[in-house]
Amino acid sequence: MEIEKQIHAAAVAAVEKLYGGVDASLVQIQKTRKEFTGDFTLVVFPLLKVSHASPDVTATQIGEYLVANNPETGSFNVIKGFLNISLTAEFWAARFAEIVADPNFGRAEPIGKTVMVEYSSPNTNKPLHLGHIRNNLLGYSVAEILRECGNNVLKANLVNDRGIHICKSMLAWQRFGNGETPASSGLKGDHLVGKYYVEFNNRLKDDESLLDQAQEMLRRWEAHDPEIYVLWETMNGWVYDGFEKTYKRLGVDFDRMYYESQTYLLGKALVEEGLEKGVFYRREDGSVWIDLTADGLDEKLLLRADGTSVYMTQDLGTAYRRFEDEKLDALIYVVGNEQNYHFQVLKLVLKKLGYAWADAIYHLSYGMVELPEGKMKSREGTVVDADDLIEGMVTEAREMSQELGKLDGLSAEEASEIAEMVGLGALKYFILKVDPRKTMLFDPRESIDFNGNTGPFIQYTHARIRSVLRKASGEFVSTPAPEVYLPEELELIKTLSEYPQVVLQAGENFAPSVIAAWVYDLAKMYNGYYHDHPILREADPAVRDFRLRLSEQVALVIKKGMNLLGINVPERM
RNA sequence: GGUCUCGUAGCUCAGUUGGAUAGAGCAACAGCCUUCUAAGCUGUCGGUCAAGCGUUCGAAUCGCUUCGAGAUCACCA
Repeated sequence: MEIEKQIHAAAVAAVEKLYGGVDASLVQIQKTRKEFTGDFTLVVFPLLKVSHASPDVTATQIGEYLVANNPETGSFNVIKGFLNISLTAEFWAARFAEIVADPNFGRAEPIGKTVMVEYSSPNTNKPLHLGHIRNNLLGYSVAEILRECGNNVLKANLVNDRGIHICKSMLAWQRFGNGETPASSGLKGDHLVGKYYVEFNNRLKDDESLLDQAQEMLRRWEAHDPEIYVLWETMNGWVYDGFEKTYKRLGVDFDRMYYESQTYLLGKALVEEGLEKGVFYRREDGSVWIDLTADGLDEKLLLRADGTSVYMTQDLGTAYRRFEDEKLDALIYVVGNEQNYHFQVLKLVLKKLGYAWADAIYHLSYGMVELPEGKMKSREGTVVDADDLIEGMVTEAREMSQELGKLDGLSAEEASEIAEMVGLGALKYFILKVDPRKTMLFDPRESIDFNGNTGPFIQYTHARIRSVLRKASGEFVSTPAPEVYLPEELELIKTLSEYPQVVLQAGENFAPSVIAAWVYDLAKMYNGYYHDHPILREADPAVRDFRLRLSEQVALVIKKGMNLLGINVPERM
């Protein structure tokens, strides 16, 4: 049982004994703030009704009861109606021993639920940019966190590989490409195709008939014209090669790949079902709609007059298919907040069709990444390319490592491995430390920091601990009596013990930022401790061993937490 | 215009279901390496939590109003 609940139960028992029955929710336990002494704090104000005494008297009565009856409670103090409870050093020592003994510390027991996280979902007509990076990092991290929370997790990617925008780059390549390929040009496949998408829009200014030609191409694609199909498969193949490289470098992966070319016809059966149930209606021209005005929304098209489907139709179909096929307990869409309306409608339509699992759909609506001048606009050439950004970060990490002389004596492979870890660590942490729901700002003119509240700071803390551990010879098994633990050491143990709760909280809120903030605090706290106290040079062997073990656990938990963010930590840097 | 989101230090961001004197980092300034990695540590400076009213023992957090920023309201996906 987690510690906070333990204290809560003890406090509830104390209140009941002292004052008679009370609503357990009125007993509020929270972490004691740093500026006061204590581990947990009971807020007594809500209890005054039953205690019929002043805040200080009430707090003192409860404190005295706890010290007398609860063996874990060592001491207490009362300040302005706040009862600060300190647990005994023995308690924390025992807790630390549990953490050390548990190889799966932080991982919750399986809860028997299957959750699908859909993320990334790129278009195959241009390369990935900064916005996609936020999506990919969030999706990957949320999936990892949910897995750590005991869920069975499926990562899914729905590739938007068809449609008029795809035909635009295909047409431009066909007309103006002169047979250029990734091999002939040396361009990464997705960048090559993106180049022709831009080309299309440039040529369109002089020749408006290109748009009709693209439409015609889409019609031929839908009719399975062999010539167009070959072109489509070839160019998409180039894009997939390119994406594959970016995904790999970013460290994201997927358990299920869906392609819109294979799913875009889904959902029509649901439209029929809706018509039968009278939830949808057909207009004179034959198109099918749902009226959501009673719910404060608009009328929404679900099927065109010619019988072809729209975005909503296929999303209804894929959601249905996934819940059926995978027996999902939840489906999480990592999609930008510009699509809030779409997902609101999606859930509502499914609900009106009577599917209970509609409530298990969650739209993880993340904010846009903006530049100082506002949104990224491809027309103005302000789009921050994903591959360029990653390469830039790694290069910077390499240069900084060299300047600091951190790579001396390392092989070229080790050096580039470290640069890769640190560069990507800086980028990933920079993005994930921000609450997913919020719009965030990225200034391309200012490079992402490597000092302070950053990924490299945390990676550095890990590397430094590992360095000390490498120098420690043999096993460190002896342990001093808890009485000699320093306050800083007790603080570190207390903080470590919070980790499982932090993971759960991050999972509940779909917020990697919760973990980022907590790991940063842990690293910062450890750095202060490291600065002030010797470890290897400690004379008392029992104390030395304890400090090594404590450091080892801090490094381990840093590593676990960072891995949940998709960030690797180096042994040296 | 309707719906929704956001507004915290010069800048970028935390602030866990309402709790104590609102916190970090960056930037600026001043210190700390003959000792376990200085990508570190310590200190100084920096705030009308957009504004106002309300709810209550207590509000950055909840409600209403105003101002400001953004998203969306496609037979695009």
